[in-house]
Amino acid sequence: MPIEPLLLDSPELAAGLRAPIGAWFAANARDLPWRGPDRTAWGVLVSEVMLQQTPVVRVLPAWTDWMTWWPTPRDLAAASTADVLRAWGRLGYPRRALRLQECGRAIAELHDGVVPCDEAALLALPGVGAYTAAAVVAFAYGGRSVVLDTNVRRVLARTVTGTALPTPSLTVAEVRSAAALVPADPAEAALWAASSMELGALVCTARAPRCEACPVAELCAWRRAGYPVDAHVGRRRTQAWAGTDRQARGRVMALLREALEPVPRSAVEDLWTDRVQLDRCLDALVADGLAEVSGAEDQPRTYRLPAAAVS
DNA sequence: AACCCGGGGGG
DNA sequence: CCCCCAGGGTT
Repeated sequence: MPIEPLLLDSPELAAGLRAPIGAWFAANARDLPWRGPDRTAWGVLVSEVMLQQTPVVRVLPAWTDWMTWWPTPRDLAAASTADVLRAWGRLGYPRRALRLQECGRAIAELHDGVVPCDEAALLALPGVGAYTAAAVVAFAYGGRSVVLDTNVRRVLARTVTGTALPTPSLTVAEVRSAAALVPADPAEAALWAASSMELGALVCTARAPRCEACPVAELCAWRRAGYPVDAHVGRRRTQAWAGTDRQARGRVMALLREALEPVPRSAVEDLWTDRVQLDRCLDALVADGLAEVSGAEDQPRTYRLPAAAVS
């Protein structure tokens, strides 16, 4: 039996991937709290925002606490922003926490406290982009959408395109190709979204893929081609960390989160030697709504987390 | 399209 | 020590 070349966007390829990956998912899916029969759309949305650039293992405890304190969008809308930022903890990118609270307010005011099931309405919410909107449609409501995160992109790059990794940025052609693989039936589409993403997270990993455990290893274009190396190797420059504004901001936020009283400027200055950079970061944090300054011109300034919501 | 935005864990 | 992680917003 000769090996047939894989045809992009072909129904045969779609079915060949979907059935085995769906079956694999049924047996191997992680038991995550935002899945499960008692899940809420709000819980799914919260998990998706937290999972933007933060690994599952770190999200788990934060999500559990968060849902205990603010089980509905209205609960979060009414919360103190300082409490929200403290609950966010060290998940990183704390502006996501602000957007999530704004999102809770928008849902309360515009959608009667109910997370929308319409993708366009979701996309209009603060902090919700193309991925998160599609994910809520699929995972919260079992609807049909094109869920294309870093995991799915990698799975498709390997199985369909035959490259080790997807391109650094999402392309229009890639979205179209992924959309063509999504089954018409909403329930099957939702299963495809969940299973292809889970395969990328557990088996078809970026660093050391476990092809021996992959349900579609025999179909995989990358494997068939002999695992060619990434075309973009060496071109992916990792973001600097030491000495950056992001590190400085992170230190300030960590200090403010742990403080029970407004922090005197002297304590903030102890965090960072470059005074110009520190002031730039403090101004930016205030402008972002992540910090507040108090104290008159002739008095020592203090810094703290925002007590109330921004606007 | 390019850049900015945290933080930590695993190879 | 490098790389990656269920991205989004701004310019």
